[in-house]
Amino acid sequence: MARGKIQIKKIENQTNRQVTYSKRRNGLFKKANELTVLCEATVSIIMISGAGKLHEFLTPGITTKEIYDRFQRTEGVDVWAKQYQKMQEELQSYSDINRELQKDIRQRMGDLLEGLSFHELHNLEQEMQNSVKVIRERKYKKLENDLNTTNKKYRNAKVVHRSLLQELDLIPKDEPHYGLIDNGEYNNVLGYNDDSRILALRLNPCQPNRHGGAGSGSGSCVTYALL
Amino acid sequence: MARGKIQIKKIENQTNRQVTYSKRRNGLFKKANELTVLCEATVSIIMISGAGKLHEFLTPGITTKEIYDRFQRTEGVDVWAKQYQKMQEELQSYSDINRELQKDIRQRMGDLLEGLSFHELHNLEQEMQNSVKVIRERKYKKLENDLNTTNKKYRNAKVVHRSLLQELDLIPKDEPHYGLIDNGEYNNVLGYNDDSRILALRLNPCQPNRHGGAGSGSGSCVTYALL
DNA sequence: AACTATTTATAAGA
DNA sequence: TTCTTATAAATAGTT
Repeated sequence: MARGKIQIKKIENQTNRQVTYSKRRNGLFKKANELTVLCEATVSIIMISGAGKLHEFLTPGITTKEIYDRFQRTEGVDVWAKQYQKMQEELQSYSDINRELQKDIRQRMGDLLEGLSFHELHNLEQEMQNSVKVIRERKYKKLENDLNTTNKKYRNAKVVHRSLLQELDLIPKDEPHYGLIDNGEYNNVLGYNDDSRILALRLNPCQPNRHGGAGSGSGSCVTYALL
Repeated sequence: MARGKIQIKKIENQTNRQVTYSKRRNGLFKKANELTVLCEATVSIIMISGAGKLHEFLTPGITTKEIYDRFQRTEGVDVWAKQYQKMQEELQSYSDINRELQKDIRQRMGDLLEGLSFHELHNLEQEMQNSVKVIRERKYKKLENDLNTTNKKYRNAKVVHRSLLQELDLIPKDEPHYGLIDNGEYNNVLGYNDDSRILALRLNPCQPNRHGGAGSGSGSCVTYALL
């Protein structure tokens, strides 16, 4: 409209766009105000810039709520119905996704296998076989880490305890006597009261399903030896 | 603004006012639309004429409710019904469940194991181990069923074929000669072109990655018969 | 609704 | 952001 005609399409230059937005917003609001005065109309303008900033024009002597209430009354339930419908659809799609995810999980738990072909069952088994391997490795790694941590704590406590006793002159300097601490500590770390489950693992590493599980076999032997 | 400047004050002539309202309303909406396009802004205009007629402009791709919601949030006005809030919360909860399910699946795939304790890892491994067993059993069951079905079809075809040939007097009544049909049918049922994968299963049930070089037609027949 | 003289808005540059 | 100004666009009054 000045110094050259422009195409009505998005202004790519960020700064320019900002400036134009600001100028034209003022222009729009001025026009709206004139209309209000000249024709005794009621006008509400709400604008949100690309940057998310909000601007509003409102005919004096009225509230935004009033004009929207009026709008609602005139247009009927339709506007809100549209909105609710949109949300309902969104909700439905989430629900569908959830159902699929649940199904996937149940299949991974050995349930709902009726619909699967031999091929699909085979792939699922293979995939889970591999995952079990990863999980087992992680498990042993975790056990090792936990033990290292505990050993450090244990050695630390031992030193403290020892020097404490020595300070009190209750024992000779080189007598060992901390058996009770051991059991308590280890059970804590493992989170087990029942050692048999752990032992079962070690004694039957090749149970129903035998795997090459890299490092897991030897790892378990070494680990339990440390216990 | 044309043919003479006008004062910005109420136009007393009723007809004139009406005309001006109509013209300027169009101008305003046009400007609003340009602003929408040029600056990617979101604009909502609601106008009510002196005669009580309602007109609306809205940036495409948004609902009046959405822009008004946004306005409300920014301005801190609270007008909306409980239901809307309820739906939002519902949506959120679905979204949360969704995320948890995804996480569960990824852990079952050996991913995202970082946060799990030794105990949790151990349980997960055991659970999956059991599931794999179920899946494997189902797989073999499925294979067996598929084979039974095929065998029936095969025997049926054999009978049909045989009586057809007999009707045409092309062969003696008791000579066997249907070798070619076998391979074709079996491969179809299994959905495999590569026999080695099936053989590997039988020969190495605990080492999925080892493949034998077998692949001859006769070899596959023996394998399938045993399964 | 169309026309058009004029006012107003504004794009580009400072 | 604000100002300037040449030019595009809007529109008041008319037909």
